[in-house]
Amino acid sequence: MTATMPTVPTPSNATPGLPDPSLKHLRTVTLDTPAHVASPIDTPAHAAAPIDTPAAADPASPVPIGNSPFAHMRQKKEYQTLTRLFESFTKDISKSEIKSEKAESKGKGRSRVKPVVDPLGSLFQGLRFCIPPELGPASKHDQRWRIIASLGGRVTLQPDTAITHVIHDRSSPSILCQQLGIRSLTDLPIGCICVKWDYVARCKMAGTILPPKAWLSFPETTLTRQATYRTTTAGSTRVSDITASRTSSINRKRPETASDSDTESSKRPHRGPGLRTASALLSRSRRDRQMDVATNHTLPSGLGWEDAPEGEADGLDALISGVKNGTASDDEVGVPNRLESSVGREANPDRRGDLFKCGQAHDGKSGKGPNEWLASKFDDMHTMYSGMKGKNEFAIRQYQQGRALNMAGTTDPITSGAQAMKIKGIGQSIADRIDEFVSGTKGRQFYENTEQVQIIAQFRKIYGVGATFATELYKRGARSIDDLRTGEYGLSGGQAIGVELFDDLNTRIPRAECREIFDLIRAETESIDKKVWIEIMGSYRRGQEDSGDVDILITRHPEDGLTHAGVLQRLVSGLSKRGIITHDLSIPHDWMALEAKWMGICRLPPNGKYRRLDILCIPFEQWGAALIYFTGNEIFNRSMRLYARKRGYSLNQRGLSHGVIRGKDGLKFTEGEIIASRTEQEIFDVLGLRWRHPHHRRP
DNA sequence: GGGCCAATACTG
DNA sequence: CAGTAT
DNA sequence: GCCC
Repeated sequence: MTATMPTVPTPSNATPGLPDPSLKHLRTVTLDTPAHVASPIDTPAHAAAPIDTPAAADPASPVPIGNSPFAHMRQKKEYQTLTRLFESFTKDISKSEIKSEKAESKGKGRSRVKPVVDPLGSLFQGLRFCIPPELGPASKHDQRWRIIASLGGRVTLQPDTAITHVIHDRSSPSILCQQLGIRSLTDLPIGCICVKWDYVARCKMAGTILPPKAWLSFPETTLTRQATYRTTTAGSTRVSDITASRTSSINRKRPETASDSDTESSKRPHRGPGLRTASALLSRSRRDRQMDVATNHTLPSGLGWEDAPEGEADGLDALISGVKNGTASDDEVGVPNRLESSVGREANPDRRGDLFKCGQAHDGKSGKGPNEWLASKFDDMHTMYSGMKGKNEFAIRQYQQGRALNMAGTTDPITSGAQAMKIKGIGQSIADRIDEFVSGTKGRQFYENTEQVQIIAQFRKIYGVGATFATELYKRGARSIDDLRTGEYGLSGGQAIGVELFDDLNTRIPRAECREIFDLIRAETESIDKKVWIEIMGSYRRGQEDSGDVDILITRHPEDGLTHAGVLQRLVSGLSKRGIITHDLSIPHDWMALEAKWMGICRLPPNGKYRRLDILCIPFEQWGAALIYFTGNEIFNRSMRLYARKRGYSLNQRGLSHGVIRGKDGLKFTEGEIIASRTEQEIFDVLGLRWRHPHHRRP
């Protein structure tokens, strides 16, 4: 994460950064030093001849130089002292956590390794304090860290997207920024507040989380990040939100990785004085940017994770929600997902959502916005239309925009179509539908959602059945999935499997099960070749609670002249033998190719549900592009490609190309040449976009 | 009115 | 090639 | 269907 920390111990083989399953009991331990960042993985270093990208050349593009919170510390000695101290601190913490976990599991009382560190204190549970390093007695720091830890809080030396508080006593934004290694306080995550140490002390004394107002580091007005203060002082503070929600998410620990923070807030034009020369800093930051992040297996929770930091919207955000023109100038204006409605938040038609039990979890997406009910109605409409043949595909897609009604940032309940039209992507037609929904009158959805439509929509859920064949089936007289089991409808192999396993395949896969499946496959893969990189992709990598399928990506560093060619075949046959893979849906053209795809069905032995499984092999140089591609989500990918195209690039599964020339019909005239593909970071950089944590790659 | 992401793989 | 999939 |  940060440039100046000790080298990240990256395993040199397998997939670096993935927790060793055998260390299960350790996985919950949180260590906040960069040395223990959950999973940064080295990327193809051999191919790392730094391409001189436009991003680096163009002064308007961000030049991440890494946030070194130690940049201001001129004395190397002090830096070392502090980091050493912090490491020993985190070690103590983890020890005491393990201890206490054991104690708890044995049913014995609480035990303490060190009296000063009582992780069972819960006052600050879920809070994360950034204490920027300062010159001066290290003992003071140590003391503060332990106090926070004793109250159940987390401590970091450097800012990340998950911090909730920054401790700062000097009332100087510029000094603080320097200490944090950020450009402005705007770079801090939404909802993070800067408070004086005294605030912590007072909270401890009071035994409760106090309103921070009296202990803010800066007067509210001085702040560049207005939102910070607004959200924290007005109405319910985020802090109290955490406090309130604590019970519900009690066993979801904060993820230890904040490895996205460096990249997310690293747009920084200035180069602070530091231990290194500017050029050293730069090259170091380049190295940082060569890092990628493996999947976080710990679910995100807490501040900074629930929502993408909106303050850091870039051109891509604009595209994501609007699919609009992403020119640099209208980027800032172009992110008004938030309604500036003045409508009161009392009586809204959402109430009826309860009657329809729409709020209930069915797809794992918690409807946290105020418009979940409406949004789900548009999900329905989208499903409905996507089964219909002859409808304009793009028109259908627009209904997905209904999701925008409930996106983060849309804070007010929508009570009318006119109100919703302020959101980009919502036009007259959608607005009319909204009015129909909120008024309860029978509208298009009511009349068009006939039995036929519903049945066809049902057929469409069968793997291998699209709108065309679903319609055909209906025409032939089929009315239910069971009808199709009679075998008189001429199903293809894949479709037959889709029908046979219909129920299982249409059941979401809990995250834990994805993980188990992945662990099995990874173990099998490593028994074939320990040096293969294997990663789980898709919605799992985006941090979702459940997934529709399991996507696995495989490659191998060719440093020793070997490749992963042939691994796929051995893998699939091995897993088949073990009964983990049960069906093939499609097999690769060439099993020995570096680029190969297998699709099929697997299950956890002996009697797990049947699950869709995709295993993809890709050439090593394409790792980054493939990560982006297979991580998605779909909207994100579309947006990013559109964005790339508008700047004269072309992005696909294999890489980012420059110099692609298209005819009017959109057909490629020339292939262009791939200029970035090894790491995600590279690709984002060339496009001048901040790298996004997978968890934030959703609309 | 034209464009809306991209490119390829497999099945039958 | 059309359809479906990624 | 929506946005230029």
